[in-house]
Amino acid sequence: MAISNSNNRFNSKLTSQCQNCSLSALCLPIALADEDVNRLDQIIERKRPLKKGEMLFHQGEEFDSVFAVRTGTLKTFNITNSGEEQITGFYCPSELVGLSGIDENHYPVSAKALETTTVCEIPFSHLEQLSSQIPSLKHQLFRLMSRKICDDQQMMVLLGKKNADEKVASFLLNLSHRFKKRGYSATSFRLSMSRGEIGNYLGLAVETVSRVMTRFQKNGLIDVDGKEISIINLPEMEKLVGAAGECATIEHV
Amino acid sequence: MAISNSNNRFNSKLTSQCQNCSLSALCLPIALADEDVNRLDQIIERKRPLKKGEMLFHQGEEFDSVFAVRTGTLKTFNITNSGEEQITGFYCPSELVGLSGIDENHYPVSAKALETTTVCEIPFSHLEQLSSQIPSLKHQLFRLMSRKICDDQQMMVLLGKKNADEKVASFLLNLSHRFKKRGYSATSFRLSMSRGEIGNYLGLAVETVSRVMTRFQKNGLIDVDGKEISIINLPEMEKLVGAAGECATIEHV
DNA sequence: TTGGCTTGATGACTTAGATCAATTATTGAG
DNA sequence: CTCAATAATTGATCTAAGTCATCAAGCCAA
Repeated sequence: MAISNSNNRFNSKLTSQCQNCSLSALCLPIALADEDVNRLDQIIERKRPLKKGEMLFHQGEEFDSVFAVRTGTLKTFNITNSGEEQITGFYCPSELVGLSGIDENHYPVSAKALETTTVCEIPFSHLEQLSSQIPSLKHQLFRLMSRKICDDQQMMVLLGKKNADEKVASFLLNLSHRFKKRGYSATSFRLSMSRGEIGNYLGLAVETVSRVMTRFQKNGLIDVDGKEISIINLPEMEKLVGAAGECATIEHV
Repeated sequence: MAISNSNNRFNSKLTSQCQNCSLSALCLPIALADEDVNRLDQIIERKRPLKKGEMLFHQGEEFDSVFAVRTGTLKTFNITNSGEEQITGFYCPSELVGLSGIDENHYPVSAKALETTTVCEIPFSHLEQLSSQIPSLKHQLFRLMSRKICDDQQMMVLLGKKNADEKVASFLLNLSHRFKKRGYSATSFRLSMSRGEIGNYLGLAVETVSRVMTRFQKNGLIDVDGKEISIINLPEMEKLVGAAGECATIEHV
């Protein structure tokens, strides 16, 4: 747990990297002056990689940082009163985890690595201070939180109104969009989560996820090989999902 | 639509009221210096009341303000591709609507009054500027957005994992908490939304909402008289819901 | 390489909640 | 106040998806 490096960074080679990080355009999609990126960079701690199954933080723990995923994938989840896990989100590189902890100063969810995962730790109090000095950073933070609200509400629509086919199709297309945004193939990718985790997230039984995917494959919509997914008929998939798999129906950049 | 009053306020008697507003402790639950409250007050516009059914803003419209509900109730909703309405939230006095518009600079949802409703309009650009000068206001904003994320995720759990009884019970207790927080009875209140709207919000058919409420009444959990609800057996209701009807399982104040 | 363990696929059956249909309350416009 | 329109309740089916059970396929440890 303790990071041996005295300056509290995982590896000195990893310091001062926001400038070079291929994710910064997503993680910081704003024109920060070099000097400002540097200041942000100063407060960020790169942590040692988490192994599959390791926890980043636990539900109820005191909140002090948000985390940007650099590589790998995380899931966040609640343990419900009946003891079952409810997954509330999956986090891919460039995405920020932990924002829900700000309000109560405790994380309301746990975060666990689905595979070997590295994150940048951003102490929130520092980030908040810095945001006072860099208005564009503050605005970026508001935007990120607003987007999260937006995305979660789309998820609410999905859970409340969509049937199993639409849920699975939405899920796959949502991942596709996220891969594409990071410069990967939008049509061919590997699922880092199990069928069980997909079902849990989508409010479906494992068997249903499995059946839907099999049927999608039979109908030539996708090709499934274990965790490897290829989207064969993207237009048809999009038709299935209906309009907005993303936050707004209108695309603004 | 246009506000006749030249200073763009509904009524001069309504200006400079944050200090007096009974909601400010909820709307601004922070120790703002008098002077700071004044500055916030300056940027707020009190609008003329909305009549039942009137829109506050439309999905797709340009975002420029968030709104604090003063009296009445609002709902926010999406129109899905298939043309049906999906309600994403209900907003009671002291609650803030419109935060999801920050990201894309357009409201991703529409907001409509469920009854005669008054709101304070808070131009976001001003609020953001002001938040640079008043750190506690900035922090409060982060907290509000974080809480919204938290609440929405609880809603996702509700939609994904709960059965009809649990959904309806959660909904009623959630309202109960919100009324209580504003100093009203936690056990006796009037629903400003129709059964149809409740069902839409909870991912249930109207008939199911109706049946569940009837059954709750038969079992002595609640008393229903049209839109008037009394919670008779609060402990049993809470048991039904399970643990967290609120954001975190742990209550911090 | 084997054998235990987890994950995924598939079939048979059950069920919670949707849908359809009919009836009774409420509401509100004139 | 009256009557049409709308909302809510209630009952009778129907169905999408859950549950249970079994089997196949990876996958790692020894």
